[in-house]
Order: sequence, then C-alpha cells, then structure tokens
Amino acid sequence: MARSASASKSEGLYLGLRDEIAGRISTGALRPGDKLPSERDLQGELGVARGTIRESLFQLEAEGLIYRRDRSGWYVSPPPVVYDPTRWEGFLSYVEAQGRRPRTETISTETIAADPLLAEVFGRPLGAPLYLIRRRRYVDDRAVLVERIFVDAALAPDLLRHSLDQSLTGILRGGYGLSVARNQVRMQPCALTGEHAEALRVKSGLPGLAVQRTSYDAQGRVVEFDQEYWRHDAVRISVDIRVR
Amino acid sequence: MARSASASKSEGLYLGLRDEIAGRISTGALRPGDKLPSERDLQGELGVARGTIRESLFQLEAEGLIYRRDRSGWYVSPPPVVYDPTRWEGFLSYVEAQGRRPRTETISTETIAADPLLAEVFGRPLGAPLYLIRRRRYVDDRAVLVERIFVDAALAPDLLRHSLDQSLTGILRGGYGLSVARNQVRMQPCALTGEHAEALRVKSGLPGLAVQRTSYDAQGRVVEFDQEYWRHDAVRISVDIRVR
DNA sequence: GCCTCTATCTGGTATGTACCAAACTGCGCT
DNA sequence: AGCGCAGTTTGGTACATACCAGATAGAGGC
Repeated sequence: MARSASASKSEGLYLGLRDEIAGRISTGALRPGDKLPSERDLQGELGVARGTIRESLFQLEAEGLIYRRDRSGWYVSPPPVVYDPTRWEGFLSYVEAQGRRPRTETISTETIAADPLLAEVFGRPLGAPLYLIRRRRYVDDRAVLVERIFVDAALAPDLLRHSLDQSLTGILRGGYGLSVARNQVRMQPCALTGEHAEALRVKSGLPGLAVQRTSYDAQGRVVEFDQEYWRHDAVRISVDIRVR
Repeated sequence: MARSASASKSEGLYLGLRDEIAGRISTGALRPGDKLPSERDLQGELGVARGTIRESLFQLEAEGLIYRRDRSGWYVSPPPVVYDPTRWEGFLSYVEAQGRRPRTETISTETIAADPLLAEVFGRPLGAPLYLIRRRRYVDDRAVLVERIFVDAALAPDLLRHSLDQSLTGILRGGYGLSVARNQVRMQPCALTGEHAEALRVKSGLPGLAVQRTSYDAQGRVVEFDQEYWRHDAVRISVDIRVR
C-alpha cells in the first residue's frame, strides 16, 4: 500500500493518511466497533513515522470517526444517538428506540446542603437538603456521558433508597407524582478534563458537550437540576422549537 | 522559573505546564488578547521540549483558554459570546449588546437550483431558484463563524442587490415584509475541517459547533435556512424552552 | 506617507528514539 | 471452570532534530 494512495495536493502527509483511513471506514473495510491496526502496525504498513500516524488518528478522533480505548487501541466509532434535551423522556427509552443498548451506572449518591447557586436554582433557602446523584451512562457498553443530578429532598423524600440505575424520570413520576411541565436548557461545547475525563475514561482535552437542564413542574417548582457532560462523538442535539 | 511550579502528582508533565500557563491567565498576568511567548521562548523558560510545550498549548486550546493565529502565535481567548439561536435577533445587535464589536463579511453570493434536500426544506419544486449567501462573521476582528444561508428567491426577489454585510433579518423584514414566527434548530459538536477550517483560518480538526436554523413565517413558509459553523471557544448556547 | 522586497520569527509538519504504565493474553495452578 | 501471575502489546509521554511556509517587521526606495 505504502503512502502512495493520498499524498495529494499540498495537504500535508497526515491529512492524506487521514483520508486513507477514512476511506477504509466509508467503504466498509472497517466497520463500526472494529479495532484499527496498532499504531506501530500502521507505521509499518504506511511507511511513516508513528508521530505522523498519531496526528492522523487525532484528526479522525476530532471528527468523531474513531475513538480510543486507553492503551487498548483505536476503534471505529458507532453512529451517534440523537438527543432532544427538551423532551421529558428517559435516556433508556430514547436510546432503545434508536436500536441501541443503553445502560446506567450510579457512581455515587449523597445528601448535600444547598450552596448559593443551588439555593437560587431551587428557590430554597441556603443549606436546604438536596440529593446529589452522579451517574455514568452507556450506549452499547461505551460510556457516553457523566451527569450530576440535583433533586430537592423535600419533594422526593427517601429518593436515594430507590435503585437509581433505572429511569429517574419514572421514579419521580411514579413514586412522587412529579411531572415536568417546562424545561430550561443551556448547552456549550467544552473540553472534557479532570474529573469528567476520568469518569469517561477519555484523554483530557477531548471535545465534549455540556448540557444543563432545569426541569419545572406545573407549579414552577424545580423537579430536577441536571448537568451532563457528553463525549462529542456520541450525540447529535436536535431541538424543535416554536418560539419567537 | 524552571519546571518546579507544577510537577505535581502523577499528572504528567504537560498537564502541569498547562496549569502553569492557565494560572498566568487566571491571575491576570496574561489578559484576553495578549500574545503568549513563542513556543521556543517557553521552551527555554520552562526547560522542556517544544513538543511538550505544544501538547500543553493544545490542551489549553481545547479548553478554549487560548487560540492560535497561524504562524503568528498563541493568544489568550476573549470571553465567548452568548447566543440563543431560537431568538430572531440579528448577530450584530446581540453581539453589540454584550459590549463586543461585531462585523460581517460576505464571502460569496449566488443563485442556485434547489437540490432534493433544499426542495424538501423549502417545500418548493426541485430546481426552484434559491439564493445562497456565504458569510463570515467576526467578533472583535476574530472570525468566529462561517455560514451558508439559503433564501427562497420567490419570497425575496433581487435580494442579492442589497448589501449583505448588514443584518439579513432587517433586510427581509424591512424590504420584503418577511417576519419569523417559528424556528427549528439543530446543533451538533463537530470538527472544523476542510472548507470551514480554511474560512475561519483554523487548523483542521479544531472543535466547533454546527448550528442549523430553519425559520418560518406565520404562514409556515421557510424564510431562511441557515447552516452555521462556530469555533467552539467563541460561543455559549443558551436556549430557554417552554415545551412539552 | 506608501509600497516593495527581504530577512527573520513563528508555528506546522515529519522523523526517530526511548521509556512508562495500563491493558491484555496466555499459561499454569487450583 | 476459575483464579492469579507473568510476559507482551498498546497507547501515552517526553525528548531531540530538521526543515517548511506563512506571517511579520524592518529597511530601503519612491
């Protein structure tokens, strides 16, 4: 094969290699979930330095075509899931509806006292008890997001006694009669670093998407305050809005 | 100075250097718009290899703290602008409202025939004439987004005769009586590559945000179909939604 | 003042090497 | 079958070096 395939233009070698590998994906020679040859194998096969190979792989990673599992290898990315953060519909149900296999893992639960920010959000006095739930969610066994959910302890007493690996939506509605009437959403592209990068087991600096949801019931009470960090290649946001 | 400052933990050298530089920014030793020392200067000052310096800079870039101007240097990022894609309010006005200096540059204009996708979007027959406008928009003289706008030629005849460096919103409303009643928005984190990376003069692979807006008037006609590509560090999306 | 040419500075790309640590594999024991 | 302990593979980090091409600043001419 050598490097012949794509030393096109003044594009730079690594972009040519990118095209070479991207080609193997688009033609189906490499399929979602497949493992790429190791960097050292690609080095031999394509006849370029490992650093250059890695530059190409980073490019493909940024585009969401491939992802890495630390010290395991590079893999072809599965297609992203479509997500509408304004819909009050559980992760489990909409991922399943797209023919994928969702899973939720509770990392930790605790009861905390509302700090100024949270007191403001919930419209409760400073120090009011809140539940903090940290969860990690998977699609087809790949961790795609970590989240921190805050719930007013007064609205959902003993919430933490439930198994939180299921739909929190369902628990709040079925167990406490809390249903959502309105959503407020903030989104921003971000880099996954520190705590979040570790939780998702990605390299620090990988692009991500931060989504913050505040859900209100018909009385205007905050039912749920949720901060989500998604890996960028796992999600497509789709919001249909009739606003003005 | 040397590398003493931050060889903390098992964090890795480049993450320590990241902290060192990030510190200079947060303390105000480096201020938005300032130019960082050159990579080779940092190399001497911090006593590490240039490749390692660059790794740190890439990290900070991914976090949006700094950005590069090709072959010119690294600069401290200005704060992002807040953007609500559901509001029918011009770029120029909301950027100005945030105390920043907006600018619009028309790259090209042309009349095209609707392809299947566009025909579907506009609810017009295949081949119907559409205006295609490519623009680049700046905040404080930094290019932050490129966009492609499609407008139904039948709704806004001779639109291209106007100067499009102003608010298209204003032209459509003032000149053609077209006002928007509903917006449909799609967003996805993406990598800026090829055409878009070139137009923004960023390195291919830089994280970005793709926003697609479809604007309807009260009669349900598509007034504007807009595809925007933002650099990730220039924008914060904020959408307030009363849905369900 | 303005333009142009040039030398220099700066990041961009590519190579090679070395070593580390986590992940994985397979063997052998129980 | 299951467990635990190597040894191997793999990506992750860090170093050094070289050369390229666009950006920039300064000198010189008009």
